[in-house]
Formats: sequence, C-alpha cells, structure tokens
Amino acid sequence: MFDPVCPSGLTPIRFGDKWYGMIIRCLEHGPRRFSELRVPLRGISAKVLTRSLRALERDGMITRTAYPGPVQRVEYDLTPLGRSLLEPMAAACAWAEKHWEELLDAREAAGHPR
Amino acid sequence: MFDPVCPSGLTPIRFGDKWYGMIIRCLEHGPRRFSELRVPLRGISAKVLTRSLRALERDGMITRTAYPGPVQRVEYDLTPLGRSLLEPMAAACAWAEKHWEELLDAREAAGHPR
DNA sequence: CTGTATCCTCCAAGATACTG
DNA sequence: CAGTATCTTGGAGGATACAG
Repeated sequence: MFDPVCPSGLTPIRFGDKWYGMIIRCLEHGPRRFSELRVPLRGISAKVLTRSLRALERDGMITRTAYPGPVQRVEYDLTPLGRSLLEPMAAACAWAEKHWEELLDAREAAGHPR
Repeated sequence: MFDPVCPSGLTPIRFGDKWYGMIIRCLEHGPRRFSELRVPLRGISAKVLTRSLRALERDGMITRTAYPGPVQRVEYDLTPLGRSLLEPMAAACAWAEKHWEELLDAREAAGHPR
C-alpha cells in the first residue's frame, strides 16, 4: 500500500498535504492508532504524521480519541465530513487510472524520465 | 474570477501547483494568449505563470503555439488530456460547494479564523 | 508581447534526538 | 506508545529588473 515504487505521487491531483489523502484512505475501514498509521505510510516521521493528523482534525475530517491506561492509546477515526472526501478522491483515482499512460507518455516525451 | 477574497484556496483539493487548475479553467472555452491569462490570474508573475505553463505542457495538458509576426503572439490551448481533467475538477468543486460550510465551521471551531 | 535572470522569503518535509 | 523539540534542506512562490 502506497508503495513508493508505485509513484502515485505523480498524479496532478492532491488532497491537502502530501499525506492527507493517504491517511483518509487508511481510516476508510475503521479507526486506527497512531503507530498503525505509520505502517502503510512507510517512512513518515512522527512529526510529519502528527502535523498531518492535526490538520485533518482542524478541518473536521477526523477525530482523535485518547484512551487512558497504563499504556497510551490514541485512535483516529473519520468523521462524516472526512468520509465524504472519499467521493472526489474516487473520481481522482478513476481519472488517474484512465489517463495514467497518457500522462506518463507525455512526461517521457518531454524528456522527464520516471 | 479567482478573486483572492473568495478563498477558494482553502479547499483541501488541489490540482498540480497553485495555478495549474485555474489555468485549465481559463482555457476551458478556447485558447488564450500569455497576457490574456494574466488577467484572471490576478497578480501572477510572468515567471510563475511560465513555470506553470511549462509544467502543464510537460504533462501533455496544454499545447503552446507561437505565431510569427512583428508582434509576438503565443497561444495556449487544452489538449484532450487537459480537457479530461475538467471532470475530476468538477467533482472537486461539487464537493467543495456541498461541504464548504462544514469545513469553515470546523476550522473556526478549531480557533483558526478566516 | 512573451518571456529570462536574480534574489528573497516561507514552509513542507525529512532526520535525529528526546520525553511523559 | 504517542508524541515534542531542533535542525536542515529543497523547492514553491513572489518581486523586480532586463531581453529578444
């Protein structure tokens, strides 16, 4: 998931910052904990993940719930607003899938490899 | 159009760089010249506009045609690929229109004015 | 008119180390 | 475990001046 080799970052469509969209996808099927999120988002640093999560929270896209206990435990979950973003994201993905080749060909022809 | 007072830049959905999407909208109804583009895109500097146009060209979204003559004249036009981006852009706009209030409320509640 | 060439500032993003 | 604190770097974006 989100393999850096699969350069999904080449789409001209972006949601919020670099991770915003991916985090929403990660929460699509239920709440996740801080460190659970770091697995699919390979290589994201704690600082950056925290900042993205705060941004999503500020925008009303996710909720943050801290469970007390001997070991810390924080869960992030999508709000209805955050879930509603899945729709335009699907449109973006549909476009990307359909025009992926065209886009790559154009870039390659322009001398920009990768 | 693209009035800086209407803060359309607050949507969490972006196409390419800051101007990429707006340029595509400007070309929606026919080719435009370099300086024609600078009118709706208030305040964009020549350098930045050039960079965005080059990026769109590199991605196969627009074409650049220079007409020879005593006065220079360059026209930019959408390719089919560029035109195809209008579809996910419409989806993004539909989302923004529908959830605009929700988004603003969330940000305001988070203490982030504007 | 359609750009280049410089210079400057800001911030996203990453690396690393540390904390309750 | 879930972060915060620092530091660094790259590139976006803008201002201004100049060129073919």
